[in-house]
Amino acid sequence: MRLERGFYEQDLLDLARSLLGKVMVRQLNGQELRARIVEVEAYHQDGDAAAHSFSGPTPRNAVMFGLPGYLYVYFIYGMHHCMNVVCCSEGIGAAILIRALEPLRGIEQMRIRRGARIRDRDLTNGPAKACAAFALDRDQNGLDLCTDRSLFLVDAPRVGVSEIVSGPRIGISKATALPWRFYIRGNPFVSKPHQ
DNA sequence: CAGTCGATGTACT
DNA sequence: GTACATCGACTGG
Repeated sequence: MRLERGFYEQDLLDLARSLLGKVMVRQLNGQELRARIVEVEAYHQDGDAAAHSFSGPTPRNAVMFGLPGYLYVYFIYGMHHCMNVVCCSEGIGAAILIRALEPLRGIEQMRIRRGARIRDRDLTNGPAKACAAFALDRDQNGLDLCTDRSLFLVDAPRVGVSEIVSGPRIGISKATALPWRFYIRGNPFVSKPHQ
Protein backbone atom coordinates (compact mmCIF):
# COMPACT_ATOMS: atom_id res chain seq x y z
CA MET A 1 0.00 0.00 0.00
CA ARG A 2 1.12 3.53 -0.79
CA LEU A 3 3.13 5.36 1.84
CA GLU A 4 1.29 8.40 3.19
CA ARG A 5 2.34 11.87 4.27
CA GLY A 6 3.09 10.85 7.82
CA PHE A 7 5.79 8.45 6.68
CA TYR A 8 7.74 11.29 5.09
CA GLU A 9 7.39 13.54 8.12
CA GLN A 10 10.02 11.55 10.00
CA ASP A 11 13.31 13.14 10.99
CA LEU A 12 16.07 13.06 8.40
CA LEU A 13 18.10 10.03 9.46
CA ASP A 14 15.03 8.07 10.59
CA LEU A 15 13.52 8.47 7.15
CA ALA A 16 16.81 7.60 5.46
CA ARG A 17 16.85 4.23 7.22
CA SER A 18 13.09 3.74 6.85
CA LEU A 19 13.27 4.19 3.09
CA LEU A 20 15.59 1.20 2.64
CA GLY A 21 13.55 -1.75 1.40
CA LYS A 22 10.56 0.35 0.32
CA VAL A 23 9.35 -0.14 -3.25
CA MET A 24 9.21 2.59 -5.87
CA VAL A 25 6.38 2.19 -8.40
CA ARG A 26 6.27 3.96 -11.76
CA GLN A 27 3.24 3.85 -14.06
CA LEU A 28 4.38 4.64 -17.58
CA ASN A 29 2.57 4.10 -20.87
CA GLY A 30 0.39 1.42 -19.34
CA GLN A 31 3.42 -0.43 -18.03
CA GLU A 32 4.46 -0.71 -14.41
CA LEU A 33 8.03 -0.46 -13.15
CA ARG A 34 8.93 -1.58 -9.64
CA ALA A 35 12.20 -1.42 -7.76
CA ARG A 36 13.36 -1.65 -4.17
CA ILE A 37 15.32 1.17 -2.55
CA VAL A 38 18.71 -0.21 -1.49
CA GLU A 39 20.87 2.91 -1.04
CA VAL A 40 20.16 6.49 0.05
CA GLU A 41 21.91 9.63 1.31
CA ALA A 42 20.61 12.30 3.68
CA TYR A 43 20.95 16.06 3.13
CA HIS A 44 19.94 18.80 5.54
CA GLN A 45 20.03 22.58 5.47
CA ASP A 46 21.23 22.71 9.07
CA GLY A 47 24.98 22.29 9.24
CA ASP A 48 25.33 20.32 6.01
CA ALA A 49 27.33 22.35 3.50
CA ALA A 50 26.87 19.64 0.86
CA ALA A 51 23.10 20.11 0.75
CA HIS A 52 21.55 22.16 -2.04
CA SER A 53 19.41 23.78 0.65
CA PHE A 54 22.38 24.83 2.79
CA SER A 55 22.35 28.50 1.77
CA GLY A 56 18.58 28.85 1.84
CA PRO A 57 15.81 28.66 -0.76
CA THR A 58 16.48 29.33 -4.46
CA PRO A 59 14.38 28.58 -7.53
CA ARG A 60 16.19 25.28 -8.01
CA ASN A 61 15.90 23.92 -4.47
CA ALA A 62 12.44 25.34 -3.66
CA VAL A 63 10.88 21.89 -3.52
CA MET A 64 13.25 20.91 -0.70
CA PHE A 65 11.61 23.57 1.44
CA GLY A 66 8.10 22.38 0.61
CA LEU A 67 5.97 19.52 1.89
CA PRO A 68 7.45 16.18 2.92
CA GLY A 69 6.66 13.47 0.39
CA TYR A 70 7.39 15.67 -2.62
CA LEU A 71 9.99 14.66 -5.18
CA TYR A 72 12.99 16.95 -5.73
CA VAL A 73 14.67 16.24 -9.06
CA TYR A 74 17.70 18.20 -10.22
CA PHE A 75 19.92 18.26 -13.30
CA ILE A 76 23.63 17.67 -12.80
CA TYR A 77 26.88 17.40 -14.79
CA GLY A 78 25.16 18.64 -17.92
CA MET A 79 23.45 15.33 -18.64
CA HIS A 80 22.16 13.54 -15.55
CA HIS A 81 19.28 13.77 -13.10
CA CYS A 82 19.05 12.81 -9.43
CA MET A 83 15.94 12.34 -7.33
CA ASN A 84 15.30 13.10 -3.67
CA VAL A 85 12.40 12.63 -1.30
CA VAL A 86 11.61 15.69 0.82
CA CYS A 87 11.28 14.93 4.53
CA CYS A 88 10.78 16.37 8.03
CA SER A 89 8.31 19.24 7.63
CA GLU A 90 7.64 22.23 5.42
CA GLY A 91 10.36 24.88 5.48
CA ILE A 92 13.14 22.67 6.85
CA GLY A 93 15.12 22.02 3.68
CA ALA A 94 15.91 18.34 4.19
CA ALA A 95 15.70 15.48 1.71
CA ILE A 96 16.88 11.97 0.98
CA LEU A 97 18.74 11.22 -2.24
CA ILE A 98 17.77 7.90 -3.82
CA ARG A 99 21.13 6.45 -4.85
CA ALA A 100 20.31 2.91 -5.95
CA LEU A 101 17.40 0.58 -6.62
CA GLU A 102 16.99 -3.16 -7.02
CA PRO A 103 14.83 -3.77 -10.12
CA LEU A 104 11.79 -5.97 -9.45
CA ARG A 105 9.42 -5.52 -12.36
CA GLY A 106 9.47 -3.93 -15.81
CA ILE A 107 13.14 -4.75 -16.25
CA GLU A 108 12.85 -4.89 -20.03
CA GLN A 109 11.26 -1.42 -19.99
CA MET A 110 14.19 -0.17 -17.92
CA ARG A 111 16.61 -1.72 -20.39
CA ILE A 112 14.96 0.21 -23.22
CA ARG A 113 15.88 3.46 -21.46
CA ARG A 114 19.28 2.38 -20.12
CA GLY A 115 20.56 0.38 -23.06
CA ALA A 116 19.79 -3.04 -24.51
CA ARG A 117 23.05 -4.63 -23.39
CA ILE A 118 23.09 -3.35 -19.80
CA ARG A 119 23.28 -6.06 -17.13
CA ASP A 120 20.46 -6.14 -14.59
CA ARG A 121 22.80 -5.06 -11.82
CA ASP A 122 23.82 -1.94 -13.76
CA LEU A 123 20.31 -0.73 -14.58
CA THR A 124 19.73 1.29 -11.41
CA ASN A 125 22.89 1.13 -9.28
CA GLY A 126 23.49 4.88 -9.16
CA PRO A 127 21.35 8.01 -8.70
CA ALA A 128 21.38 9.06 -12.35
CA LYS A 129 20.94 5.48 -13.56
CA ALA A 130 17.85 5.08 -11.37
CA CYS A 131 16.35 8.29 -12.75
CA ALA A 132 17.02 7.22 -16.33
CA ALA A 133 15.56 3.74 -15.81
CA PHE A 134 12.44 5.26 -14.24
CA ALA A 135 12.17 8.03 -16.86
CA LEU A 136 12.45 10.82 -14.32
CA ASP A 137 13.72 14.30 -15.14
CA ARG A 138 12.90 17.90 -14.26
CA ASP A 139 9.33 17.36 -15.44
CA GLN A 140 8.83 15.28 -12.29
CA ASN A 141 10.37 17.87 -9.96
CA GLY A 142 7.76 18.87 -7.39
CA LEU A 143 5.64 15.76 -7.89
CA ASP A 144 3.75 14.58 -4.76
CA LEU A 145 4.49 10.94 -4.00
CA CYS A 146 1.43 10.86 -1.74
CA THR A 147 -1.06 11.65 -4.52
CA ASP A 148 0.60 11.23 -7.92
CA ARG A 149 -0.75 8.44 -10.11
CA SER A 150 2.47 7.81 -12.05
CA LEU A 151 5.04 7.63 -9.22
CA PHE A 152 4.80 6.62 -5.57
CA LEU A 153 6.28 4.39 -2.90
CA VAL A 154 4.63 1.34 -1.38
CA ASP A 155 5.30 -0.14 2.01
CA ALA A 156 7.56 -3.13 2.58
CA PRO A 157 9.07 -4.77 5.65
CA ARG A 158 11.65 -2.70 7.50
CA VAL A 159 15.28 -3.55 6.88
CA GLY A 160 16.89 -4.69 10.12
CA VAL A 161 19.35 -2.38 11.83
CA SER A 162 22.10 -4.99 11.52
CA GLU A 163 21.65 -5.03 7.75
CA ILE A 164 22.08 -1.28 7.33
CA VAL A 165 25.55 0.11 6.66
CA SER A 166 26.29 3.83 7.03
CA GLY A 167 29.28 5.77 5.83
CA PRO A 168 30.46 8.92 4.05
CA ARG A 169 28.41 10.22 1.17
CA ILE A 170 29.62 9.74 -2.40
CA GLY A 171 30.78 12.38 -4.85
CA ILE A 172 30.72 15.44 -2.59
CA SER A 173 33.52 17.77 -1.53
CA LYS A 174 31.94 19.47 1.49
CA ALA A 175 30.78 18.04 4.82
CA THR A 176 32.54 14.81 3.94
CA ALA A 177 32.73 13.68 7.56
CA LEU A 178 28.99 13.15 7.94
CA PRO A 179 28.20 9.39 7.72
CA TRP A 180 24.88 10.00 6.00
CA ARG A 181 25.01 7.38 3.28
CA PHE A 182 22.93 4.29 4.12
CA TYR A 183 22.69 1.06 2.18
CA ILE A 184 21.63 -2.56 2.59
CA ARG A 185 24.60 -4.71 3.52
CA GLY A 186 25.67 -7.08 0.76
CA ASN A 187 23.01 -5.97 -1.71
CA PRO A 188 24.42 -6.37 -5.25
CA PHE A 189 22.55 -3.34 -6.59
CA VAL A 190 24.29 -0.79 -4.35
CA SER A 191 26.34 1.75 -6.33
CA LYS A 192 29.64 1.26 -4.50
CA PRO A 193 29.47 -1.92 -2.39
CA HIS A 194 32.90 -1.69 -0.79
CA GLN A 195 34.41 0.80 1.67
C1' DC B 1 40.85 -5.25 -11.42
C1' DA B 2 41.96 0.20 -10.55
C1' DG B 3 42.63 4.70 -11.99
C1' DT B 4 41.83 8.63 -15.20
C1' DC B 5 39.17 11.60 -17.92
C1' DG B 6 35.79 13.77 -21.23
C1' DA B 7 31.01 14.94 -21.91
C1' DT B 8 27.73 18.57 -21.24
C1' DG B 9 24.05 22.33 -19.03
C1' DT B 10 23.11 25.28 -15.38
C1' DA B 11 23.32 27.51 -10.84
C1' DC B 12 25.76 30.49 -8.47
C1' DT B 13 30.16 33.40 -7.15
C1' DG C 1 34.47 31.60 -14.67
C1' DT C 2 33.89 27.42 -11.69
C1' DA C 3 31.85 23.69 -9.51
C1' DC C 4 28.89 20.15 -9.83
C1' DA C 5 24.94 14.66 -4.76
C1' DT C 6 27.59 11.18 -12.43
C1' DC C 7 28.47 7.88 -15.95
C1' DG C 8 30.88 5.17 -19.21
C1' DA C 9 34.82 4.65 -22.10
C1' DC C 10 39.29 4.10 -21.93
C1' DT C 11 43.92 3.00 -20.16
C1' DG C 12 47.54 0.04 -17.91
C1' DG C 13 48.78 -3.88 -14.98
